[in-house]
Amino acid sequence: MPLELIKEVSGVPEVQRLNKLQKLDFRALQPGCDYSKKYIQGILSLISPLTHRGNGTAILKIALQEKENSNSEVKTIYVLFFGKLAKDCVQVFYQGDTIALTGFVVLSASSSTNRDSKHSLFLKAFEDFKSTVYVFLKSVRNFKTESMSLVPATHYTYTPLNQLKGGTIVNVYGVVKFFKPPYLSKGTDYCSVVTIVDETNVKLTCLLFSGNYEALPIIYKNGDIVRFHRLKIQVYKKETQGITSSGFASLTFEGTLGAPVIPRTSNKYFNFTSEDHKRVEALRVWASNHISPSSTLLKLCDVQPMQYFDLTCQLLGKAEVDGASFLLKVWDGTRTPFPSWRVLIQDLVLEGDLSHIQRLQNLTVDILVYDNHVQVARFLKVGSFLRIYSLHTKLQSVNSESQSTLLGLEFHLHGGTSYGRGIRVLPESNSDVDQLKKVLESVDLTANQQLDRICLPEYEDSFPTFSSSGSVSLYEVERCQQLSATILTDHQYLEKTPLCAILKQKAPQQYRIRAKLRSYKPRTLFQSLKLHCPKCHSLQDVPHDRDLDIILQDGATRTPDTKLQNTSLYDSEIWTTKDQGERKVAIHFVKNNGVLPLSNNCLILIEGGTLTEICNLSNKFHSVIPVRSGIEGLELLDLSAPFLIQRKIQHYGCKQCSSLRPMQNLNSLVDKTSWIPSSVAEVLGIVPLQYVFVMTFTLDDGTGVLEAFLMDSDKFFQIPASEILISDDLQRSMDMIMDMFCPSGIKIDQNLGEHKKFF
DNA sequence: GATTAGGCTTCG
Repeated sequence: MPLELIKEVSGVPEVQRLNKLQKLDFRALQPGCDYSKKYIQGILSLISPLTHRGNGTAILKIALQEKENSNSEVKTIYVLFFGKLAKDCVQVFYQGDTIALTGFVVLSASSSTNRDSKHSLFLKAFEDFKSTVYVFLKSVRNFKTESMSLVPATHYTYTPLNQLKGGTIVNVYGVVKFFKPPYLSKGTDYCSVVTIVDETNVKLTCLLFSGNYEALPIIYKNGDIVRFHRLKIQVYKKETQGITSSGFASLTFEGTLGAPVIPRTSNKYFNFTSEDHKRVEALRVWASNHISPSSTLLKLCDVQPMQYFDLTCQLLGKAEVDGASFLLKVWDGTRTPFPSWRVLIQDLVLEGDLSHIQRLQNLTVDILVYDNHVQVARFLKVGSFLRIYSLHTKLQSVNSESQSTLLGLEFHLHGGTSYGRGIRVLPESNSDVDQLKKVLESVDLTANQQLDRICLPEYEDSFPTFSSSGSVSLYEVERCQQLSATILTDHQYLEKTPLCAILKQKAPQQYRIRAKLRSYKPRTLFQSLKLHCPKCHSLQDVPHDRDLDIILQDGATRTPDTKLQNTSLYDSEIWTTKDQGERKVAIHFVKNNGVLPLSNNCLILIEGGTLTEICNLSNKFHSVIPVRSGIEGLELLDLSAPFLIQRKIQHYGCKQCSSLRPMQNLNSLVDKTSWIPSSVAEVLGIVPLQYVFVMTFTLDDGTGVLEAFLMDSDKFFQIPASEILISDDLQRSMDMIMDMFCPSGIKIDQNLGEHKKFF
């Protein structure tokens, strides 16, 4: 066999034949010797493109480097492969591969004048010479075969997702767009729902069943690439779907560009050729240009007070709470922006190293998992690495007996499997686990304890206190008015300065203070939210919906110009409203390379729509730009109106700093499916405004009173200013945060007649 | 051999 792919376990080749041969150092090679029972081994450092001789014989030239620990003077040799062997090798060789070679001929100990190749050797290999090449597959934990011949036993064909027909059994490749990790169905099997997409931009939802958990695809995150064999295609409710059929098998690959192509499967035998390798790489390239990277994977330090996200963590402790809920104590080495709630349990039932958990203090969080996830949680091993999908956070304010409030961040994995809710154990070989381990090892516990002493002494004193009731509740942690309630993670190097000292000194200076928040202004959220220009630093109010509707109507009084419809950039449609004076609304669907993308990737330009219509359309389409018919072409409205609306978020531009360019410039965006606001703004000549919270805090530390002007562009206690208008939950969280800083019931400087709460 | 689920957040 001229070319073999072989498994490498801890660097030991697993091929009998190779073990029988004698391994040679590069320096031992010389012309004229018989190398049929000897082999050399090295790392592929260079692969030249395949060339052909005059008579048509293919030639492949590679450079091979000896492992660094070798004492050999000759570090690099060159190998020339001829004929079929050259063609086969070029299919499987990848730079960095380790290969072994036997049955070759040493051409010359080159005495070239070239200094670099003074000691270089050329070897010649071709099939007729009984040359054999062994390619060591990198990191092949998942390969169960002893060795694989390049000659495929079966040739598989793969059907593009836009060519599927009901009633057929097919093989497919795809990028995972959505998945539910395997869970026990109500029948006899495990179930996993996986939605994939390929270059045809067609999606396919697959229902995968197996009595064997391991037999279902080993998907860790969206963007992974899967290969399904023997998938049955059927039609359900007019939608094409895939379902496991007899003999179903799958391979899963990491979707990251450049990552090693290692198939994940529990199958002992499977077919994997260089064609598969290329297919995976092609899908990776396509996905990197057409699918926005999954953003649901978060670190604990980045979680918002109200959201769903995926968490990669290590399990530190677990406890049965009751039949319907189960407690998991986990960490990921980072600190949440708010202290985690603490679930009360009887101390006897906690499995895990309690003293270790205590040492980690606020680096651990408590997660309650419910219903169907309880049975999974019961079998989890303390110390294992987990990914918890669609974990829900909720900020809760708790009134303790002394009427003071505190905030706790709750973590829930609700019952059911919608949105892929579930838990999956990650193997140690997972690259995300690898990264996590490094973070966990580098956590400085001494610093952590100091931080807790400074900021949260109440946690240290009361942790852990378990009630004997066994019911779920929060630690009754009292917010002591004399102690800081927030976590300071930055500026630790600054000494604390009393306000009276600051008042005597000249600005600008940096200080660290500790003071009570006596009051804050403005008193309503809408007044505190502003639009800020990063260029001219102007601040302006966010237009009210009422005014915006008028601006939109005024901006598009002209009737849509039919001459400006259906261009190379977009397809157009005119809608006429009923009972509204036959108002005409023109919608222009922007194409991607001449093809209309799916609605969730599609940008539409709208002429004459109302705010409500635009908001409704922004739910269905990726982005909406309000426009009007101009003389040269479609143009943006006055910048009093948003220049882009995405998921109900209105993006504004600065009137002073922008100089508008024609809509046709959208053509210069290469990828017309991702519509990043800053990129859209750039091509349209707009300087985008950012949403900011602007507030004045009146601070008092007993030595003086200081007015502090706060402007936060991105995240005020993890709450993004740009999203607060579209989320009732975030507004509630903001309410709680402000109420904790400055409890409304006991405000000292409460204005007379001011009964409104903050929001 | 059929069933499971058929993505589309809980309400603790």
